[in-house]
Amino acid sequence: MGIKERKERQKTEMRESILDASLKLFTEEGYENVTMRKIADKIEYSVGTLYLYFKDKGEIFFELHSRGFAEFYNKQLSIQHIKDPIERLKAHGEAYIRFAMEFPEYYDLMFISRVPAKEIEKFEHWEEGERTYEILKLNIRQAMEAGYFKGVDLEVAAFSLWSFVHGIASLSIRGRLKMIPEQYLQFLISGALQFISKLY
Amino acid sequence: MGIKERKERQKTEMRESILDASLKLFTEEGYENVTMRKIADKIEYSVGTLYLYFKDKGEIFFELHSRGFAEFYNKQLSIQHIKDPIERLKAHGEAYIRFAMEFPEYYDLMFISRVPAKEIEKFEHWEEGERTYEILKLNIRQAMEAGYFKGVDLEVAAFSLWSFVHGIASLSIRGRLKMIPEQYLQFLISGALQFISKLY
Amino acid sequence: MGIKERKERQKTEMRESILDASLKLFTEEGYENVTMRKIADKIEYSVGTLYLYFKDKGEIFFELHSRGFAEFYNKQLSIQHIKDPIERLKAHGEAYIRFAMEFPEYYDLMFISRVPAKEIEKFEHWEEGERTYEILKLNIRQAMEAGYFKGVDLEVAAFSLWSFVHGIASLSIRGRLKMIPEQYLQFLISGALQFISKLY
Amino acid sequence: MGIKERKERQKTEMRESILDASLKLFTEEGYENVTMRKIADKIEYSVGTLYLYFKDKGEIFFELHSRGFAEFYNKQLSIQHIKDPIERLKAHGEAYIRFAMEFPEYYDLMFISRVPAKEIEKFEHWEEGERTYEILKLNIRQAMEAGYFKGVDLEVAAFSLWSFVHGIASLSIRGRLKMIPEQYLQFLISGALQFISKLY
DNA sequence: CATGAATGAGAGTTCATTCAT
DNA sequence: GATGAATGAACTCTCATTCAT
Repeated sequence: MGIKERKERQKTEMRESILDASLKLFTEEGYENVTMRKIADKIEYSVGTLYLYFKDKGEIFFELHSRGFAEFYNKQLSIQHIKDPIERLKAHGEAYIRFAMEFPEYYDLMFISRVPAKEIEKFEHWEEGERTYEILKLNIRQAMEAGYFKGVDLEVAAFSLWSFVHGIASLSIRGRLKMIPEQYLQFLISGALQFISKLY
Repeated sequence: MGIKERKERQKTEMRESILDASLKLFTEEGYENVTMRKIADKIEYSVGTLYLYFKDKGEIFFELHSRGFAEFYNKQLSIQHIKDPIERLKAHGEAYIRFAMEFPEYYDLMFISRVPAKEIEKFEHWEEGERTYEILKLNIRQAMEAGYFKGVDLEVAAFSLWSFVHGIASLSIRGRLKMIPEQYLQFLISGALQFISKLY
Repeated sequence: MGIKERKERQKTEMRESILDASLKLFTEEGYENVTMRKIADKIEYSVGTLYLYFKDKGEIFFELHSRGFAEFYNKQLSIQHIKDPIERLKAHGEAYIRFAMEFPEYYDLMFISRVPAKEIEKFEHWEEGERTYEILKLNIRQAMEAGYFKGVDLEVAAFSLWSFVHGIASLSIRGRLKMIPEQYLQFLISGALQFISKLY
Repeated sequence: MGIKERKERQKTEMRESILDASLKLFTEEGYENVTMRKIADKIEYSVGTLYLYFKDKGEIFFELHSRGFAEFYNKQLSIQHIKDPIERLKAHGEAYIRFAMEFPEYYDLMFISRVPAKEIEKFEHWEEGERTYEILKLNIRQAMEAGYFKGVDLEVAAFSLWSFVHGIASLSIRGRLKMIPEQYLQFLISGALQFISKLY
């Protein structure tokens, strides 16, 4: 039995290592420039080996997608301990942006990249997406109960806040803010987060 | 003389038809998945024919990009006659979203799609992009002069508003709102635009 | 009748103009870089027009070939008036080299380029080649009769002299002497011609 | 261990087989008419396979070129043991011609074929060419020291002899002597070599 | 389990040639 | 007679995927 488990574990480790390499390559060179050969080179295995752990390139892509959501979910949870609903909401937005900046390729994969039609069925994984969206709504609802967001529809507020942070993240990740110097961009982003918090 | 003109027109029509087909494909499949062959197939011509009208694949991409910005700029101008700065600003946001919904292909190309590194140099055409951004800032400045946006940095306000509408547009175009019924999405969007206008 | 003749003449002029343009292009850009489009552009006619005057690209190539031989033959004749057989022979060699240097592309076409298998039948035009070779032999024979080339076979002598000048011409034309400075090459060539004349 | 070696050997054999096929094609059809597809067809492998063994078409061409020069250099060395400088010089000429006749493909590639401009930079390998030329000059110099070639410039003599043998080789290889019966050609060539030796 | 050799399909691009006008 | 639009076949090169070893 121990053998079985060790094999299991080794299998998992290999998958992890492949996924890590892929993610790095996605980040360094962009999705379309990642080839199976490059991934194999990075982990110093042969190309064929990749196919022992993943059905095809799409599965790697998809697995990363899932891992992205898991990571994302954790990031969100990490601010849920904050008591004050408004503070929590602010932290929520910051965490969102931070995730996007730290893992731009995850973010890209999860919220920007065109999802191949054939993959879309598997999107039970949006479950994971929605789970996170539920947290946002929970936070807003609690802020409402604390007297904020007067006269605003919950769904509208959630949608608005999500759009807002996603706008910032996606403009940045897809290079539409390249002309803004790094320093100043930081200022703009925190300015924007503060600005939006006036809505609460 | 009529002959010359007819030929001219036919040439133009052909270019249009190629651009149309390409735009659709770009949207459906993403830049990197659009091949010259697919474009040719779509218009039912041979591949070589494309090269009679465009120097290479990049030129098609680039032309579409330019047209998108031109169209976009016009849409923005069309609301500049509105006197009241706040009304104008609201109309501005609506026009932005409307453009994205009416021409999702253009919008995608202009603000979402990953631009191949080698094409990026030509992006003097971001001039066109910036020209539009200037309009936004002008509108905000005039609103400020009319007493709105108290204590807010102009650049921060502009960046925020842009991020906000871009967030809505890009989530929608890239299918992250598919689970929301069309009707309700309309409600959410106008709700969001109204919500944000509280910031003014 | 005059009409017929004029048309004939115009047809000839057009062919000439195409051949001229082609030869220039061959020289400027090398055989493999000459396209029908470039020829057409050079004479400022459309591509299709070329096919009204020549069956295909090969025919242009072949016609140039023939013109080359004609030109070549003339060059040879031009020194036949020299009385002294040895002087004539020297002049012959010089004329040969001069032709090659003046019309490297003709020379290339005639004596170096790979002759497409399918064209080889048409090589009645080697008649023209052989006609020239006959002149060489005639000159040698007369030198022999004047007491030179003692104990040498006529055919061997002719073959040797031809090989010699062809060697110089072809090494130069195909760029195998690029490392030799122009000036010094001139010196070498005339030196070589003088050197060889010791054999007479 | 034996496995490793066998694989090594197979890899080498494959390269050889590709080079062989390419060499034949270069000779039959000329550099510009040799396509990767034709090479692949000849060895009955897919096109992609070629790229497992060679970076690109140029590398195949270049490798052949180098091999040709290596072979050539060896052939030259093999007569350097001859003591008598005149005998050695004669043998040199014969060896040159023999190389050309035995390996017309190599000879063509090395001394006749039009070299694509972009490849020409790599021609540090003309080092190998020049190394051979130095041997020729050495032989002539020693003949001079032994009292031959009175009053002749060394460079001129070397250039002349090279031109002479190259003339013979290239006329033959490029089919300009097709009308001469094989037997008689042999006679002409040895006759010519003897004839030229009168110059010594 | 891992490999490396091989492939087929497909990418962008060029060009000689044809043909309706 | 001349055109310009169109084509089909060819080019070099890349890559995800398979499979015998």
